[in-house]
Amino acid sequence: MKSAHIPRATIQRLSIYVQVLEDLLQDGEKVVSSEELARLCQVNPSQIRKDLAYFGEFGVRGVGYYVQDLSTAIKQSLGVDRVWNAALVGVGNLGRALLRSRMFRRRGFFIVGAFDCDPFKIGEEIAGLDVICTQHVGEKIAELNIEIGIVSTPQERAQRAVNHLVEGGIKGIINFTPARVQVPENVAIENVDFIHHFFSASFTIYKNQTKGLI
Amino acid sequence: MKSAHIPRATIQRLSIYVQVLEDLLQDGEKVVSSEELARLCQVNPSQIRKDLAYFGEFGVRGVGYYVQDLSTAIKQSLGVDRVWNAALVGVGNLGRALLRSRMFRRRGFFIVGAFDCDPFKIGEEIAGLDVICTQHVGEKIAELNIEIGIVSTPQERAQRAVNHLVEGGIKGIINFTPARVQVPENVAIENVDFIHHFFSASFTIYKNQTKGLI
DNA sequence: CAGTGTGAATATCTTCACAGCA
DNA sequence: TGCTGTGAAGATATTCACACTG
Repeated sequence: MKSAHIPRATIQRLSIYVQVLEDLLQDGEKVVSSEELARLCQVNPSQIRKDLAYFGEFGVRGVGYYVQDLSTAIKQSLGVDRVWNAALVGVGNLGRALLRSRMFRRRGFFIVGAFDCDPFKIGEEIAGLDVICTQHVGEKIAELNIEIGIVSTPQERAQRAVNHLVEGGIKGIINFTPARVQVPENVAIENVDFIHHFFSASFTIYKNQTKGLI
Repeated sequence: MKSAHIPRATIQRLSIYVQVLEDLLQDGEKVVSSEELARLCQVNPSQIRKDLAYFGEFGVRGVGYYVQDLSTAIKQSLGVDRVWNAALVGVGNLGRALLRSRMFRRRGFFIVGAFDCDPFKIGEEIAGLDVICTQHVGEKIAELNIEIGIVSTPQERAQRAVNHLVEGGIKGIINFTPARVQVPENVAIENVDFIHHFFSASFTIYKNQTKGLI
């Protein structure tokens, strides 16, 4: 197969595969079949084989996949086999948690700048970073080679934060705000939305309960 | 149309519609067309009409949708027109941020219990809640009428937290951990995964860059 | 011969296009 | 007349089934 257009659902699953493969690696597993990996990721085995086929042939027939090799191959395919520098704008509750999280660093995303427009927060140190005025985010993007912006401001300030990042030449934005922001076509935008998971769960529970009653 | 099986993508979009409708309401808008709402939500107008058709007929032909009525109708359809009590297990960086966030409460999800197994955290007060030993989560689920569990422990403790919640009779779980946990069929599980958004953004940027080079 | 890689079949989701109603 | 609601068409995504290979 190789390339063509890759479904966003595939990317989402590849992220799960990487996660599970790294767990397997830690447990000392050398080889895994699509069936075993599928069970661990809670997807269909052909789904995995199809997802991988977009990028190449990584398995060995009759054997399975070498865990280390597959993990590396997926990361290369996604372009996450390197470090990406990121700036975080909006040092609120969530912003602080993201700054302190080790998860991003472990996956190659280094938050190298923290920005906020609140004078009381500017100068504060969090996770080894001094909070800087959001006005200066543009300069810092160039200076620190930042490619990804993380927006965790209050909803009403999201678009302004995005504008600052875009003017500074950012390449991608992860928006943790419920606002639907506007970006130019050449900037990748990802909207993180936890609330819908709560809605989905509520709906499922609600549905199951009413189903029993009819 | 009315009912049948509802795609999970529809639920996800309905959550966006609610968000945008509430913003419109705050701006004093009374009526909105599917075209206008679509623009604000960055989706196709027929998509909106189709999504709504799963649940009923909420619009007025030749006019559009009454903002307040539509918002209420969607929330009723999803079962989020009421309060859901939730327990949070795992008071780390992210857990604290979630406890302090006003977003959940605003959407009807009240976190009424905070749990952790770390003796240094037990007894600490966060956002008006005393941190309780995770062993006791089961009793509290019954006592406080908790239906939803939020898991924000370290990855390796996620399954144990889930087990405690399930034993206590929880109905749904929002898992903020990268672990793929096992739950019985009658428990709704939602896996929140921010990392894949970072992967998607990286992939998009990487792809755009290499496209230019070939 | 076990398990991948993939074309074909199926299932699902999205968009179009227009009938029908306020 | 304007915009919804929806069947039909089109586009995508998932699963099956098996040829193929280490």
